[in-house]
Amino acid sequence: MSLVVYNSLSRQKEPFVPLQAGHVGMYVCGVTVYDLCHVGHARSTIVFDIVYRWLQQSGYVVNYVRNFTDVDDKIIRRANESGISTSQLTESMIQAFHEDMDALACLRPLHEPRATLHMQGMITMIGQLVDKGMAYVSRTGDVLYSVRKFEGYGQLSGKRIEELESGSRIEVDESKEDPLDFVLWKMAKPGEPAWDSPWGQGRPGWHIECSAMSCSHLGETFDIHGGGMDLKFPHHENEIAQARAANGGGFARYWLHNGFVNINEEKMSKSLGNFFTIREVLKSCHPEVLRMFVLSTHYRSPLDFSDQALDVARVGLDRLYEIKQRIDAVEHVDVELPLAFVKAMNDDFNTPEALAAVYELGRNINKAMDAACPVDDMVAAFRAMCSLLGILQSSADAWFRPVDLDAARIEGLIVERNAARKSRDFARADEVRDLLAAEGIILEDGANGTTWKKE
RNA sequence: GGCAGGGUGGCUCAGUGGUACGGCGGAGGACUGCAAAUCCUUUAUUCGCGAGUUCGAUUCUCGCCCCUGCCUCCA
Repeated sequence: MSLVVYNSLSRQKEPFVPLQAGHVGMYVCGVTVYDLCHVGHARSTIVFDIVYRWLQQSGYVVNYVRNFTDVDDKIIRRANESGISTSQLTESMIQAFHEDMDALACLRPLHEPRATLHMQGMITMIGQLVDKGMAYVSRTGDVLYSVRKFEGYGQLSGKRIEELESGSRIEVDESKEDPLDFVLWKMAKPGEPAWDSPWGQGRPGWHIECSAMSCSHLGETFDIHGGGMDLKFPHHENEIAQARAANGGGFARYWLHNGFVNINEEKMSKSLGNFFTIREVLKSCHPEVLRMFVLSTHYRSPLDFSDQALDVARVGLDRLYEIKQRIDAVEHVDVELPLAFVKAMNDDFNTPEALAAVYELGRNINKAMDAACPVDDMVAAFRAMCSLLGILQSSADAWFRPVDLDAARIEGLIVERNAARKSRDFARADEVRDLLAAEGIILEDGANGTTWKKE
């Protein structure tokens, strides 16, 4: 049984066979660091975190690279508005990114290259494109890519050059030889961040950084390139055009794109203003809830964000944490992942299906424990699956019993109630339980005494 | 208009050429002093609509309707 992935390039699922046996090179487009990340960014990061984890689980040594775009018009504008330098802005946003994604249990990539630290690579690639006649210097001094000269342009996004042109409603930049051409190197205006280049002081265009940085870390041809659906065109299309033209051949072999997060069936985006930042959401919900929410839908499908959807994710986790609470004392043994789970993950990272396997095993654990049967193997598998998905990583205690509650008082009341129960004073016992229930505290009378949790 | 991806029970979310996974919710039951948690049973003659291929289609083909996204910066 082996991994099958949906390759946007071929628009179908393909067996995943890395270039070099046992090794995977994976590049994922990160974020432009001019603002805080929203739930859409969280989805993308979580999705590729799962890909990363699963590849490693499958025995691959993964060179995972994710960039930060830290030079860009929006960054310059935002920094100016805030009266800080662009590097101050990008530094603080990179830090915020790490805080948010760490909270969501996303593993850090092996490399997180920044555009501003890879100028030479980009300049070299642009030089190659100019030398090969694939790029030219415009009247305004910008270096532009000649899209028409690249055979196969549009393969990834399924667009034809003729259609692009006729459908183009944006104002045409007069300095371009062709409206389709895009900027490789942009001349700096006074006061803008700038780097020296053979074409004068300026900064790179958006697309070139990913071509240059991916190739520099992973080689000219590598296995996986990922990102949000919206990057397919033009960004990824342009990356392909640049890299293949410069390298004279290959580039990423498998293209993976995650679907959007929607609100009211509309894409969450900055421009629509209908976004929630991750930290905003995490104020009122546990990070694992957000992660669970993301994993509950296949990564290529649209994902509707709402309080209700988060609630569903939370309730699901409650169920799993109930199990975790029961199995805390069970010893750790080594065990293979259940077949159903492996099959699901191998089928283009089908996390909803994988979660179904988790629930099913959970039910079997409950059943076995109810019957006082051995559960070591099941528990080990359960733990392994959850850990791989990056859920159930808190203790059940922390999950159900927030530290801001006065545990001593609650437990005192429980003692009092149990005394009442023992003397069959159920009126008093229920009174205590109702008192706590009013505070959102649920009591559970189990075989081993009474436990409580916040609901 | 072009391209891409969708329309599955009250909600959500998988999936398959042989009448549909899981979660939430609902109903009934076991357990409990009563609950909670847990377990069991049950909850879609049916997978947008129509036609075709087939012994058989929700799954394949064609047409239609509807939704979303991309075509401009965007995870």
